[in-house]
Amino acid sequence: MTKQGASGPDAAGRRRPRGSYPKGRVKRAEILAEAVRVFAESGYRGGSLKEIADRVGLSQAGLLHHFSSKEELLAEVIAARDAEDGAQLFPGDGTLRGGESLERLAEQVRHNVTVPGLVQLYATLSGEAVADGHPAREPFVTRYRRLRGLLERAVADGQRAGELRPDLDPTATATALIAVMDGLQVQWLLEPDQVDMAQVFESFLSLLRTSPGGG
Amino acid sequence: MTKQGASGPDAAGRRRPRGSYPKGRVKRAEILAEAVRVFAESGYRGGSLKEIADRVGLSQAGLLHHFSSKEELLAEVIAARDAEDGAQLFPGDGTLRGGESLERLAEQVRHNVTVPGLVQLYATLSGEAVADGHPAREPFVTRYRRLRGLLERAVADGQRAGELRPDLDPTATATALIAVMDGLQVQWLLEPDQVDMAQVFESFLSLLRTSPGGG
DNA sequence: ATTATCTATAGATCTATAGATAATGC
DNA sequence: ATTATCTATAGATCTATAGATAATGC
Repeated sequence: MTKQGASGPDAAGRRRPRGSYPKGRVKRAEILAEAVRVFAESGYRGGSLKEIADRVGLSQAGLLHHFSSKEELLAEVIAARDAEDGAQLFPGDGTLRGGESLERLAEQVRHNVTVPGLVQLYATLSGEAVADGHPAREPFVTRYRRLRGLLERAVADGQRAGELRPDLDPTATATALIAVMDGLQVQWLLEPDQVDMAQVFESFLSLLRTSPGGG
Repeated sequence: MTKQGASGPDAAGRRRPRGSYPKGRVKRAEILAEAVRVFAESGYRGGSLKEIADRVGLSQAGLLHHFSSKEELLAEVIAARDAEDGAQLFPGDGTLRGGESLERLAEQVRHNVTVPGLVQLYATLSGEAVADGHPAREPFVTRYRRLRGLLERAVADGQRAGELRPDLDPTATATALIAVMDGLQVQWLLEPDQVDMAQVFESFLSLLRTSPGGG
């Protein structure tokens, strides 16, 4: 990422919008970070701009100088999280081998235990997003579609490599992998001490692997 | 269930509340049914009493004659659904054999495909319920705890009966079963044509079963 | 007499806009 | 000059209560 918001006079020398000042960019980032917390705690519908504004020391109208609407703020929160998680899960667009992809998933689950706030953001938003017309619906549809595609290929790869059971249906397995991850998050958020996300997910993965002797 | 709301004069002959009239009881049931739809579509926070009232042809204040607060209405919606689903899943409190319990779960998943409204109610409410202080939080904690306990026993039973792989950890497996069911619902609600809940769940179950020859 | 409704309203919110003022940078 | 904020406010909601009226049943 290069310096954001910079924009000099254009070629013809006309005055053009100057872009944001450093102070503004810092505040904007603060708002984004705080929006993650508030939307995680109360959802998009339940979270208010005033609550976010208060926490970053702005008036509600002051916040709307940085994001022109609540919906835009949500869109940016989602885009930022997608970028972050995408990079974490698939560094260098999908060059991972099959079994390696699944190992990466398990790694992600272990990581999630350390960031309950982000887990809660996903659990809360995905629940809301199933509503018709919800602004997070399309992003979630896209996200799941991509993820299923990636994991479907990963499973097929793993089968070719002899790492995964050959009788697995790649599509169904991809869907199930995502389902287990998501479902675990809800149970874990409700009773962190009763649910060992990482262990349960690992157990599930071992059901998919070829047994050491067989193959 | 016997006739609701009936209550004559007490033993000492004092006048006592008469209880609801048949008309009232009918309306109350209508409200409950419509609340399921509205909370499913918009969640508890997003769903308004006025919307529910409009749909059953009452004023918002008229609705509050039947339920004294929005929170009480939610509590009754949850209690009603729990009773219904509990009966469906565990007829005669848990007398099912191990493998039979899992078959019942699969049956439930197949059934869910026919009642998207109820599936959406759960997906939406469970997402909201992870929030601190949300009125559905406790009910969901309790529900998951009970369900895990039941399935844990079912898995152990199934292992003793030789129907399920002996290397499964009953606790982890119970948690995973619930997670798959829940996670599938979200993906299915977002793209019903892309996600075959029943098939994916069945595939998962077959991973748990002992292979025909082995055991 | 009691239940079932309604209208009206108090008291909180909430988002977004208008218009003013302060801070920053060319 | 432009960005970064603020105060004030319009216009929608929302839940819950008060108090009136209509319907029902002992």
